[in-house]
Amino acid sequence: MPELPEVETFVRQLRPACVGQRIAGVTLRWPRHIATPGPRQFRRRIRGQVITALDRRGKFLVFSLTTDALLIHLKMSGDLQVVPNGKPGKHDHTIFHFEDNTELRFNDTRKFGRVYLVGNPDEVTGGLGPEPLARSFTADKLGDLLAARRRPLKPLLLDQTVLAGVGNIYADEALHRARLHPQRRSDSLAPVEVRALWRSLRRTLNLAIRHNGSSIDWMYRGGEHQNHLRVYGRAGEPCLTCGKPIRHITLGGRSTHFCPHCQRL
DNA sequence: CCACCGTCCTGGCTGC
DNA sequence: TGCAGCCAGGACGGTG
Repeated sequence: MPELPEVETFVRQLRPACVGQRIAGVTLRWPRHIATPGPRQFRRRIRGQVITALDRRGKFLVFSLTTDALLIHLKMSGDLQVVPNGKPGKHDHTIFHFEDNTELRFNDTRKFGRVYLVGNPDEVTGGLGPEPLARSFTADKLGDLLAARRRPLKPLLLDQTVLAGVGNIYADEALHRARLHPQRRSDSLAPVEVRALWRSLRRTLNLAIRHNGSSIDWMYRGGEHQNHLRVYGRAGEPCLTCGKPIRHITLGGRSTHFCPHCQRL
């Protein structure tokens, strides 16, 4: 579920409830949730640390602690909330207990999510590409990234080492806004097309953040950007630009939606 | 360098 | 109704 806009929404909503909290302990109900270090050491090392900041890098939530960094990746089905101490739900696999008797619950139906406790967040996020919404991410930078590879645009946008935070929904949305075919080779774009993609990426992500992300199916409640999607999940429905039906294909193993009329090869 | 596939998991939906 | 099969926002490792 969560891509950059959803993770950004989590960060903004959780920040007031988390920053300043001292972690009294953790409950690991499914220890494989912890990517590093081992569960025993994780428990011992995190106890007593205070959350001093909460930020986002790509699709990772990054909690700065007194001496370490706690990173959480929600993958497909992860959900986070701070609630008063209480009985955990079926899929609350990892729980951080705060000293004020509230707790941060990592609910994760499919158990794909992961938790990292490291000295330096770069140990986890070091390989990520640039943040698409950073001021330093210019159209020229995007042009360089695209020209350096010769891959179809869609899989390229999903590659977190190229660009951080874009997932399956927003890749489709940004490509449609830019009127670029998902299979278009990345090194074939004219400067004006690079600029269009750069603008559409930022517009798409910023708009989704403004809507608190997308809530699809039963996962991730709260966002309303699903009501503004232009192609994702709209196979067969009319393109909002030209009225022709949206097509659904599989590309690089991922479900892909586009308008064959607006986005030509 | 890149494409493709299986793998990690659960559960909702579809069609027989 | 029951149930097998398919599908899903992500990402990694192995193979060719």
